Amino acid sequence: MDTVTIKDIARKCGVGVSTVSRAMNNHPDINPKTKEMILQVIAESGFVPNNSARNLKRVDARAVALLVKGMDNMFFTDIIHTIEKETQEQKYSCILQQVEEDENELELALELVKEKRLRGIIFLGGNFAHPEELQRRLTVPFVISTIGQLEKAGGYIGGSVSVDNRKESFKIVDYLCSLGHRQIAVLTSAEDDESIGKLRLDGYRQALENRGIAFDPSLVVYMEPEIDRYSLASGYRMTKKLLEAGARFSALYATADTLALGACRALKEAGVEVPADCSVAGFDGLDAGKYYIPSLTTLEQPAEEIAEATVRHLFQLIRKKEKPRRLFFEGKLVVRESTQEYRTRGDSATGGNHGREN
Amino acid sequence: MDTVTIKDIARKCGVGVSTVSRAMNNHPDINPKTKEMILQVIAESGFVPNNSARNLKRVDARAVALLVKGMDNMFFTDIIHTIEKETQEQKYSCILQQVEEDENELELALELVKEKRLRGIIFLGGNFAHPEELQRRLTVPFVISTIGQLEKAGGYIGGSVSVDNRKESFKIVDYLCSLGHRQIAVLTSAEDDESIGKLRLDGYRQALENRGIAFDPSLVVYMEPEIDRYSLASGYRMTKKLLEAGARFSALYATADTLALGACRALKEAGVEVPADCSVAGFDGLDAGKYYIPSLTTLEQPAEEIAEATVRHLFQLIRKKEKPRRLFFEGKLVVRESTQEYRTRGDSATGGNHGREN
DNA sequence: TTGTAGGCGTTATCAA
DNA sequence: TTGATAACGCCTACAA
Repeated sequence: MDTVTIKDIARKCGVGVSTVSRAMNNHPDINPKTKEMILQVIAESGFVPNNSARNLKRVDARAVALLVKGMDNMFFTDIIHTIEKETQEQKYSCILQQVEEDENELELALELVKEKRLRGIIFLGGNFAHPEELQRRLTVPFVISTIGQLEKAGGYIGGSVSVDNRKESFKIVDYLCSLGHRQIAVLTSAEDDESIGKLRLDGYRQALENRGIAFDPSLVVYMEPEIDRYSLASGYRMTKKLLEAGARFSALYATADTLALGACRALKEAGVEVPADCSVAGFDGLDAGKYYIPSLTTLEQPAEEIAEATVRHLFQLIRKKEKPRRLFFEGKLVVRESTQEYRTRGDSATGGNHGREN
Repeated sequence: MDTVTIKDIARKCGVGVSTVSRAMNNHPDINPKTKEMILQVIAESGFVPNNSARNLKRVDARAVALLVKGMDNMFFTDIIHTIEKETQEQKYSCILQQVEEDENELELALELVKEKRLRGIIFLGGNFAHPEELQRRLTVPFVISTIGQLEKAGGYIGGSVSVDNRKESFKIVDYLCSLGHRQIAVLTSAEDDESIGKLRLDGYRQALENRGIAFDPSLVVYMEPEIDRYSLASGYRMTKKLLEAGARFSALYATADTLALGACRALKEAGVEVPADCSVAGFDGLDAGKYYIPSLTTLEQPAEEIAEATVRHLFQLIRKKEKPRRLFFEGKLVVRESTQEYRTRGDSATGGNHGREN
């Protein structure tokens, strides 16, 4: 009585199990009347077919999975929605799976492909640092979204779609420089990050160098592993740390909008006005930055385009229409209220001071 | 060559399948040497056991599922993390499942229970308006987190953990009244919402009534179905609408912090200073509100407590230590920068406008 | 300690 | 149009 199966239904209907199966799966060769009758009984008895059993038999699932590491990253929400939508449009179902921070997304993908007979995978978040040999075990095509090129590992066997993080990072830091800022603090990911965080920091360094500004390690705040994430709280904490260390800077570049928003609060509490005393710029182009006060200057990633291209590319791969490629999209510098031209100290309208005397 | 199974491994190792199974599942009765050898071969060949087949046999999974409707709701992120953590602590695994807005969470739960042999379910988000009869089909215990009591439907068969939304809503609106505000606009969920949105709006009405203030329908903005969500963008849009309709109010109550944050931006763009010209209060106690400028006065839900209690209650039910109950937690009025005493127009102390125009 | 065989709940193949 | 029956890949008695 606990687990009602297809057999129970068959018995109750006085038909064979295959007929019940046909009724459930909209098979053509079944008498409409029998079908109706069976469906009726199913509805009444509350029978729910067992998906494990189904998957076991099924060969073709017309499904792909979207594996997301760091689902709470606000930057992903739009991307996830778009990917789901685009996948539906291809008449495929999209299985969304959260990947824990310490979980191996590749292993999970391997399991999932077998379990659900998937035809493709999209990876979002994390840095996907897996040896090529292991990547090859994935028997279905995959695309990595918004992660950006990897340095250390051999790269991906699958496709990838993202902005050129180094270049875009260069762009926004160069913009800050163009405003006259020369002491630009930066909030970045953990020091051992080899992926996005590193690329964006590289872009920062290159931009400084390009302008003939020396790199000052004391202006760099790295996330602390196990403590910080791309969150407002971390941006706040990291900026506090910077301030407490007595760093002096006229602009702050946060490698993510979330960090930038947290930074603004920390600055305000230290009596530093944004942008009068300190310009703040982020990266990503989150909605939140648009509505924040002051609204945030940022490097906007074309999230929707990236998501669409990700799905498009994946289906090209599934249909064997092309080989895995690396697609790059242009980001867009969006200047809003949080940045302004550099002014020397007494020059500032409100005359606030930041960075205490050492 | 495509799908390698346990049989292939057995053959390759020259042993029976049960021996391979034993090796994989840490069974005691197996020769350590054989085990090691088998594991070696498995690693080399990249064999991944099929979970569908496993689940099919499995009886006891020591797993529960967390079904979340509206995963991008920022209020849920902490709750999700806590629930996952607490579940692990019970030595259970927690399967996180996204539920689409138009998807039926109960049906999904029914499927999942069969598919994965779950022992319990936690529902987060949505309004869970399912007839009692269908709820009874769920053969495992379930708890509804943060949703609050339902009016229309018979209620839940499972447990529930939340704040008393009506009461807490009353609390914060009463606070606004206590500051002298009498024209309090409100941003709330869709007009036909029968769950949280309605309860919070009820609280608003009761608070006004209690203070002898007439309810003014022109000060209420409902979300538009299919367009609005609990997002900054919606808060912005709804407030714009209010402003364009020429509504007059000295305070604005948003039934969610996200809406409140978007509202602040809309007010600013209309030249209305917060809190000088208009006080703004939210609901939830999001981190974002804390870091926002001005920081947001809100009714903070004890998210962590609620999450912990949810898990605790679920396991009480699983272990049959108690019957499903409705647990309520007290919210906390957190007064921050976005609210201040009512002043008539020319009265404002700060009067001037700092920051730039628009 | 190991191997064989049966079954988990479906779907697909084949006769009928 | 239907109904047996053989897989699907794994686990687990039970026998060896």
